Amino acid sequence: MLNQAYHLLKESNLRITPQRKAILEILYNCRGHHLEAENIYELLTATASNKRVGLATVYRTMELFEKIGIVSKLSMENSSARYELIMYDKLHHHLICLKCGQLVELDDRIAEEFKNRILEDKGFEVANKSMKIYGYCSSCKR
Amino acid sequence: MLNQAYHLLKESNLRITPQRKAILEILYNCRGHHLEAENIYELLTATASNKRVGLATVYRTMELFEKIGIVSKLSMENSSARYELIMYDKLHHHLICLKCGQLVELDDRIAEEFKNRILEDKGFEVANKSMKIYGYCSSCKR
DNA sequence: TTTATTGCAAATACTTTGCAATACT
DNA sequence: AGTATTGCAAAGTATTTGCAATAAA
Repeated sequence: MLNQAYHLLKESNLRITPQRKAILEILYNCRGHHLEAENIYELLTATASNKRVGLATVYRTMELFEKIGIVSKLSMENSSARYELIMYDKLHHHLICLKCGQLVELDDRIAEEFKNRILEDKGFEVANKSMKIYGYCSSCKR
Repeated sequence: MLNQAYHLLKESNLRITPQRKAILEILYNCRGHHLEAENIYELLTATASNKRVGLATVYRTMELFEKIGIVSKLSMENSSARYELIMYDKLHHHLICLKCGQLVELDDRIAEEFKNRILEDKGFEVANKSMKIYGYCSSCKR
């Protein structure tokens, strides 16, 4: 899993630094969660084994990881963006609860169907993992 | 159309100020477009007939208008939010082109169908006018 | 008159950038 | 050795807020 990431870095002449390793590890350990840059930063400094890593480095690294396709970024309406390691078996879209902020993953089959309908109708090609659908989750809706 | 807005303001004990009138007029004249606060601000100062209106007032007014339901806010990934007057015959969702930034309106019937599928599947209730779907418009996709 | 609203400037929140120092390869 | 990367602090962008002045009701 992480080996693939190292491979992708090398392929692009990007260096494997302790910071990048540490961030990758955090992303992997938190897979399934959606972390803010700040969260990653805190986890980095909490880990005694690591020397100080700057928040700017976290942002730079996330941008880089997004670019080489190992992380997906989820921009939120009213708070910081969240990041997650892309698991290649699962390129999901998200349902976001306006009340509690919970992220629910949208069923891939439903998404696929919808994307095709849009493509037919408007010739618009929906990007992968990009849909963010706001509303109320089953516990928060009245 | 705008009378209804005035009515809603009065109903909530909110005052009808020249600034609010001017902003409403701009929104109405630009209906169909999606304006940034900055755009509205520029249009306000361009109109010779109006005295200076602060950008903060534009933001405050948009927040207010959104709250009383006459404006819908569209938060963008990498730029300022855009606002538009809600036309009650048309509560649409949006397709946003990642390349050129163009906003395309999503067909209501397709949206409705999709919302129902999500509700069935996850019990998640999609909010009105809230879907922002990123991808590539017919001219930008390769 | 009373209190909502305004403009301005300062503050905030999140993210990006310049730069000299550091460390991969 | 050569250059990508880092940390830090400063800058940037979009938006919000405090406050005294103004104006709608």
